[in-house]
Amino acid sequence: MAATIKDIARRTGLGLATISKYINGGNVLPKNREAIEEAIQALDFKVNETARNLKTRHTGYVGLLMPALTNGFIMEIIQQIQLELRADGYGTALYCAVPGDDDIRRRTELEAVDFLLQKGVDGIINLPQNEDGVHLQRPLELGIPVTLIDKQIPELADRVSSVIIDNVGAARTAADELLNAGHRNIVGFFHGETNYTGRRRAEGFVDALHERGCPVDSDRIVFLGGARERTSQELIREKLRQCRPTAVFAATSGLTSRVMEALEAEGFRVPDDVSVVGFDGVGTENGHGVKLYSMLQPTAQIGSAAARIMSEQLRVSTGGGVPLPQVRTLPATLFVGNSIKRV
Amino acid sequence: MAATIKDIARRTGLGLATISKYINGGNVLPKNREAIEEAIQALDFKVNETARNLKTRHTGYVGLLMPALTNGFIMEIIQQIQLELRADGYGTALYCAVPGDDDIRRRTELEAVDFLLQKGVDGIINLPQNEDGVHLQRPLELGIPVTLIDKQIPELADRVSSVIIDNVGAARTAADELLNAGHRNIVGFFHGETNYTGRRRAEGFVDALHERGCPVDSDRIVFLGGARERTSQELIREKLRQCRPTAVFAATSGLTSRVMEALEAEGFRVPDDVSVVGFDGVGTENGHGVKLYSMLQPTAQIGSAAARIMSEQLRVSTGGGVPLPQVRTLPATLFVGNSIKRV
DNA sequence: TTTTGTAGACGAAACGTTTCGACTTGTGGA
DNA sequence: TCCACAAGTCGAAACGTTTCGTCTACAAAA
Repeated sequence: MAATIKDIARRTGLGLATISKYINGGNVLPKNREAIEEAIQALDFKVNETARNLKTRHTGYVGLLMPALTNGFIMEIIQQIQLELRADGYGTALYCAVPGDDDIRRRTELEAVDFLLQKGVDGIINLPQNEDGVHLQRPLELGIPVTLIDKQIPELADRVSSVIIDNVGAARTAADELLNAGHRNIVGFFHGETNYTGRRRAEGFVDALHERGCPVDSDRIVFLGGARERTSQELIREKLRQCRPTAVFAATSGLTSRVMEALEAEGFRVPDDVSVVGFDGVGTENGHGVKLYSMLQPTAQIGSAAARIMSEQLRVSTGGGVPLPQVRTLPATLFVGNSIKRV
Repeated sequence: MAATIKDIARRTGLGLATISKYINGGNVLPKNREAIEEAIQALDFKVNETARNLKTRHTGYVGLLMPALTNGFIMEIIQQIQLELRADGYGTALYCAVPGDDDIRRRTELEAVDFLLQKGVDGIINLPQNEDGVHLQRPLELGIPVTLIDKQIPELADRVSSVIIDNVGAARTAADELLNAGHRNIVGFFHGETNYTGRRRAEGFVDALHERGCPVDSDRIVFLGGARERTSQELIREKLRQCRPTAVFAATSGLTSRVMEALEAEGFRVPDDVSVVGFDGVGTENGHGVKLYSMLQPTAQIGSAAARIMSEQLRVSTGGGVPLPQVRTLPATLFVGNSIKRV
């Protein structure tokens, strides 16, 4: 059906090896080059990637292993990654986990890796759920490069690259903003004590309080673990009733939504009763009314960096060079809304 | 390195053909079956998909060709599609176009198809930008099944399946809701006169007005073509000043955001000055204040239907059966907010 | 016992590349 | 004129499957 390298060879009278060499950018005599190009045109030849893959043991796909597509943050990163991978000729094999609690997400991530491995991806870009990196053992054994997004895995620090944001700094900025406005009764909501970003952001939050000599009350550092939405909603409201904060910081897009719901349910008005800083741009675009202060992650840059690191690792694993694991830390920026009131 | 079918053959003393047959679900003698299973376990054999693909001329990937990931609607559909394709053993090769005006989007869609074809996808699920379907000619010639989302392409009606929502009905529902509240001065904003969904939704909108004997003023049916965001924002504001509507319908998620911005900029309060029905859930989740009425598309069902139709078409193109192009129409539902005021 | 039928096993040839080692050609230096 | 060498070319053997046609072995029918 479709023309093969053999057809080109026949038509030009050249050998297979020569055609192959030309296709892969090798040197051929000018007159042969012309003949080959003519034949390729005439026969509408396209190299059969599958056959090539069989020989080269590559597939030209990078697996993109992500949690469920539940927020704009992930979406923008995916958009950028597939864009840049494509520019390097790679396809993007998307694997988004099912939504669910932490435990489910961790388990499905293991299946995910199996699936991608079976499909034969050349590399994996991953926003990990298993923070110990168990799911990455096999790919690494097989020599498949892995790039992490959003989190670092200490156990794997010498073998995988990471693209993260300055979580400590981001939380610190958020807290500072509230402290500067005179708030002292601030509650911070964080995602999971066992969660990398959760911990780091809490760390930054506490740092900021300390620096300002604001007493740190462990009651006001709230970790919403792998709890179900229903339950965590309850916990937030309880905490609000208990502390009656004048300001809150929500360290996650999901938490921002839930905190806003809880505030409304408890009758807090923003910013009159309580000032708010959220995350990832949730609530910054209300046509009317309150626009939340928010810590924005540079999604395009994150995706871009991840794709570039992956490309590099793939080039390395084909050719020479040293595959140093890199850690790329990018700053978050503060979106200035109108959800903070001076006191 | 990794075990191959040959290793299994050697270990069991059986022929290659027998192993292959077993792997593909054929019948083998019980004692052989056991031997093979033992060997597979022992050698940790995994079939090499690439080699298989070379023979079978399939890749096990479905191309998912989408516009830029700019809204939750697309995101949820993608999530569902990749989930269900995976359940059938297919990988999802994601291709999201770059954002841009209509013209750019159309052009990049052509490149997109080339890319996916070169990667050798077995089928393409597409939310089309080229409404005449030019970009799908080649895949169809090559016998690669195509399933459309969100739009139909009349020229290709006998060759591709579509999963759409009842756009006419959705717009009618929205309009009815406003009419029922007593509004007569209603402006509808639609996306592009050359745009399938835009036209259908306008149609439903007009129908509803007609049915209620509400005079239809072409000034109040506004199509925002391929215009840039900046410009369309200007047009919306101008239209608001000119018509001073008591109600507006925004027939798209993007338009909903822009209309809300424009309303705010022009000093309209919702719902006191103007009632609003939007689309795709934009503005339905504000923690505080207005929750927009919105027409919600059943994203999970759309994705699910598209994946299932694709699977079916792929099974057909391998085995027997009739590949009738199907059109699946799903209903949109009304989200009840508080953005409508009776007059 | 012979014949017929059938389920299962088998070897070999593909699928379309890449790559290795050997071969050819032409150039410049001795 | 001859030799050495580099640049290009070539055929053949892989890569790991699937599949076709043939063959074997055994059971049932005659």
